[in-house]
Amino acid sequence: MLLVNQIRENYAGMLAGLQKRNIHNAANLLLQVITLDDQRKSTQTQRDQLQAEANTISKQIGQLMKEGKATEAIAIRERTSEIKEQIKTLEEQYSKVEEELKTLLYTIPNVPHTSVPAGKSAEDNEVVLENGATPSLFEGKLPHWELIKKYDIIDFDLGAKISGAGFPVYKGKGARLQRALINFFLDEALAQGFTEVQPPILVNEESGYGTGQLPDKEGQMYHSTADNLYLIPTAEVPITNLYRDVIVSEAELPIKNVGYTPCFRREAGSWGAHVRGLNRLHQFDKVEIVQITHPDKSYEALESMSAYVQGLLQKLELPYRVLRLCGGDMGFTSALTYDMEVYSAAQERWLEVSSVSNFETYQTNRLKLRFRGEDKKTHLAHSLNGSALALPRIVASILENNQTPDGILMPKVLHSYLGFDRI
RNA sequence: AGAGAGUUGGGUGAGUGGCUGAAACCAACAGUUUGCUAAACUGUCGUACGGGUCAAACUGUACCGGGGGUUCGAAUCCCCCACUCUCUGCCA
Repeated sequence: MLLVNQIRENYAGMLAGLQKRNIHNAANLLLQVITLDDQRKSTQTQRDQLQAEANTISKQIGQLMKEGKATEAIAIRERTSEIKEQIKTLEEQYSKVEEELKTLLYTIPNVPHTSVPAGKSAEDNEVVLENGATPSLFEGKLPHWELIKKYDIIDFDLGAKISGAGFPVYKGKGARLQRALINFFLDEALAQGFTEVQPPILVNEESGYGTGQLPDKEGQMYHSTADNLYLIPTAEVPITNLYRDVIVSEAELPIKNVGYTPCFRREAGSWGAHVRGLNRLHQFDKVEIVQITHPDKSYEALESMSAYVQGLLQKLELPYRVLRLCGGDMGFTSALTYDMEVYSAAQERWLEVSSVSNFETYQTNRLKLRFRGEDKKTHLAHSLNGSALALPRIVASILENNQTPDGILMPKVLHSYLGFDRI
């Protein structure tokens, strides 16, 4: 969530940023934040003063009791009941205001970086770079949902039988391709200095709040109500929450973690013709990279993460482009997001395979993820993450782009991981 | 899952109603001493939110797993929850 002090100090800048997200009542929201925070402060001041008085009286009573002056002690004690009443009232007021403030802050998304273009939807995203020729395929090319049947490598019907729609079963070379990609992605990240972690894929409510999935997007997550645990929609949730309530030393930054996990998304109501096959699933595999950085270094880190992801796509020999998302298309918690899209030659469309974002302090403020600076004080760190990469659409585009009448050719970089060079 | 024991500052660990935001030791940091290292000595050494200040100094409140309660006053007593350990059971 946003920092109230930042809103106070840079009201105009934050307002302009939020307007890029098409939040029409942004001015009103920010003013409300400041008003509530003012109320919070003045209530706290009053409460603290009364509490201080009560504490003094209590000490006096203790002193008098010790001296055996019970009568005097009882006399002062009577005065405390009035103070206690007032404190109770102020206490209630304080929690109410604080709660209102928090709830309000939860509804305000992150302020976009100055480089983020204004815009309403995906149409307005800015294409930063295009790399690789889009292949033109032979007559009789097939979309991946046909290819997977032809070669019997991914089976949606079987998955539907044991789970439901959107839960494919990977078989034979299809399963081995998945495993090869996961290993490839992890090895590449390790070589870039990321530390591998294997987090739980069920997380508690607090973790959901920490990274911003809760309270607004609970409908997107599978929820085990008996235990109040959520299946993760992305490894970002457990990996970033590893550092919840942590104060690291400045020397430890940047923290770079990579993790492979399955991801689960309910994606309620978002099905249609354009999300056939592997394009959208309830369960899929993803390798995620997460960085915790010094605030001065986060945009540098974002660029390097973007370059890293592009390197993966180049090694996989996939044509891709990089988009800078516009205000209207950016995620709630992000300040700047690059989407990487791969061209899928049979579907003749771009598929999003990675999203790399800088959240600045939006997540770390909720997480209370701080570092101790050279000034010995604590400061909020910046958090970033990116998919590197999400498997299904990578698989889809490998299958589609590399199909030949004689089989599907695997990218060279995967041969040693796969143990075969074509399907 | 059942029974029992626990959860205190970066670590170990005192502390059963007021003098405890919390002993002591260790670690860390700064300094003194020292030819260097080591040792010794001195000092500093939690977080958050307020007030105060240009910034400090200074100052108020809260926090001893989390939440609630009793009390003039709670780390200390009571209740609920979470987690950890031991034993029993079950299990990859």
